[in-house]
Amino acid sequence: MRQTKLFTKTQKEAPSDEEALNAQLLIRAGYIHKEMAGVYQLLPLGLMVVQKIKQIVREEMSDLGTNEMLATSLQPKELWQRTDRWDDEKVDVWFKSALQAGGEVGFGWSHEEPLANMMKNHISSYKDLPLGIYQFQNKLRNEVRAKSGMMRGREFIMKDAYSFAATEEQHEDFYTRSQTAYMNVFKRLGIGDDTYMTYAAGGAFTEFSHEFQTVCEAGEDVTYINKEKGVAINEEVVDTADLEALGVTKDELVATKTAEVGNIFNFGRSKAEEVGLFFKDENGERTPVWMGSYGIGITRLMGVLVEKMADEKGIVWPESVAPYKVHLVALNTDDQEISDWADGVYSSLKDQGITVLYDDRDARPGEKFADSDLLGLPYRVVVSKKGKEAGTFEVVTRATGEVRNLTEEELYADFS
RNA sequence: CGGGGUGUAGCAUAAUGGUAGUGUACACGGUUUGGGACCGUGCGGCCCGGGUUCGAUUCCCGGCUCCCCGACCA
Repeated sequence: MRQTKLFTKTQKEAPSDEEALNAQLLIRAGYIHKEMAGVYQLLPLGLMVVQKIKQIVREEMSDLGTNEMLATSLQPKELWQRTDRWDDEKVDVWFKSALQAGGEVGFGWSHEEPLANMMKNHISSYKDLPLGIYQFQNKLRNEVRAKSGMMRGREFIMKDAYSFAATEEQHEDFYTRSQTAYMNVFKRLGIGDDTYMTYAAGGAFTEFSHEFQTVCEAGEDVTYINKEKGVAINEEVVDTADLEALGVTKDELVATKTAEVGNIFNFGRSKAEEVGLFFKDENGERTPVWMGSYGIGITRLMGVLVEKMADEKGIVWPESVAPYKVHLVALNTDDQEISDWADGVYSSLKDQGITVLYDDRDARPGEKFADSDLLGLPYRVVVSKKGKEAGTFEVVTRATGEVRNLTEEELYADFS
């Protein structure tokens, strides 16, 4: 991608109505646009980051043997009334709207009811189980207070998955494997070491659940962590009985600010019973399905990655989610020879399957470097008159600041 | 939802009861060219509704917006 073809522009100053670092940097660098409190549009670069995160999640979910689908945002009132969760007293984040034709619809803040209901058309025998489905959805939640940029919004992208099983063994097998899949996702995003599966209090329909909490100053939660033993507990359930079961004492745990990047819930069979999702077992017995639900906050992860990895110069993306691997920065472009050379390097890198953002703008070096740091792509390759004379490129690793001067051959070898 | 703040140009800011200045961005010209360089010219603005007043961006009332703290977070 040539930067002259990129419509977004960087800003030197952060907007005064954003205090959160993630929003400040993402807006300054042109990854997102704030539409209203807690609602951000994804600009081209921001969308690419989200697609990268989604792809990692998709691969891990696929390994679990689940199918991707896409549910609707509009949801029928009647379905939620059946499980007694339409009432604003019961669920306080509903967005609702009247239908002109009469009646009301809700905007999806979660999808377990509709998808469990849908599955009545597809699950009728134990032979149909176990199975899992997942999707990437814009969740709409009428939060009383949106805050912290991408961390808590009213509209955000979430991966949600639902498992359906015939037996407790099948159910637990999926639940356990999903824990591994989740940790794989966080490892690939570069936050594996800082992400803990915590024991948390259950939601309205669960006996127990787990949260995935990433150490992050900008997070909203406090998690009690023992790094050595790898134990982490949500604040709300720290009591002596729990601690004993986990083999830790209270003073071995350190209260740490964290952000919840994922969660998994065990519904047992209660959800299916409520919704009316039954199957026939081997004996022809009508039996409720075991269900679980599994979420990962995609756009929140984008915010967490910025919060954790950015430095004073700007964003630092892990290579796994960076919109491009290489930022090719051409200096002295008024010199036709340099400009042609840079064009050639751009083509060659692309030919080798390396994703590259090419700063072909007619701008001064200082501005280009500042923008490059702000954008946070993993490697910066500088093409300049100076380099031309020496026959090398300056290659800077964004995360470490390491500078290397490589010849064209070394450059291609390095990235291949 | 309780509390505290905020609102002036695309962005960041200043002053003011007599219609607003600066930086940046943008346009044009010139000097520059390895860390947001400089000079000149130009375009562009007072959240909304009421009230007080000869006159309101400014003062008063109401609303809305956005931010922060708390509560909430399936």
